[in-house]
Amino acid sequence: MPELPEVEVTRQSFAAAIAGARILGVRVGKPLRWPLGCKPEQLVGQQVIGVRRRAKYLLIDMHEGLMLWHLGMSGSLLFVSHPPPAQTHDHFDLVTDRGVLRLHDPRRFGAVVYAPHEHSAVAVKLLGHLGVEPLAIAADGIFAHEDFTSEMFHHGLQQRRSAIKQVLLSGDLVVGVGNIYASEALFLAGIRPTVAACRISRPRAEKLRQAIVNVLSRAVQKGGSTLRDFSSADGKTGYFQLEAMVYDRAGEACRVCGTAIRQLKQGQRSTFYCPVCQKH
DNA sequence: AGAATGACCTGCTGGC
DNA sequence: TGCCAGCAGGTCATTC
Repeated sequence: MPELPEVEVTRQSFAAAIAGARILGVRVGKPLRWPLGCKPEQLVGQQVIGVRRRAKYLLIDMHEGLMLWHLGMSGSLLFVSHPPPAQTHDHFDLVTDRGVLRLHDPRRFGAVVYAPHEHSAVAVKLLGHLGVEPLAIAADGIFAHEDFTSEMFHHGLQQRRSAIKQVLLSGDLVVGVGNIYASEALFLAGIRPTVAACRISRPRAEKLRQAIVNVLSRAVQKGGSTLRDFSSADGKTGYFQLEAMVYDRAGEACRVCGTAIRQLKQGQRSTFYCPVCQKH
């Protein structure tokens, strides 16, 4: 489910409410992608300091250590004071004195992992290779992150021979761009998803950088995309899917030129593009 | 190192 | 109506 916008919207929906909460216990359901990495007792009594986001991970800082929460493909969170009884796919509850943070994840590609600190082995394994953040999210608006520069992006693309769509998805240049927003950003930039990354000129790389910032920030503002079942931790669904230019629109008319949107497979993932608006 | 592939897991859809 | 192949928002490990 979640790409950067959905994870960020989820973070914003419960971060303030859980900050300062005391952890009372955990309830573990079926196994998730990785084991928790500590005994539940180690979390009990700890205080939550706050919730950050790095790429598609939510980092829940505690007085001692942190937890990395990932929503995988089908995960969503719920933070409420009185949760209903756990259902089939509710696989992790963090019980606090301010409410229960519950991970609902049918496919169980998600995870909740404890790390003693941000530079511990497990945190480095999961976060260490990640590229730059595309967005800087402030009280007065959403901007391009200062690390996501035209220079670094173009230079990074020059090193890669894979198709640009694959490079965006890999997350080792810029993070947070998943399968929906990769297709959308490439449409906005007028670039074919199949073009080798190293063949993209400096001006077109800059156009793509701006398209990524544009599409991700608009999606955050729209509450993310709800394709099947996404909702944030306070239960709200997203609306960005209504603005999708190409994603999941195979055969439909391009909203700009009317040509039928095409679909292809790259690395076993679907890609959508307009053959007229997007050039090699 | 970078690139390509398989693996993890469940639920839903579309075609026969 | 029923069954089954194929598909779904992610990313790590393995292999070359």
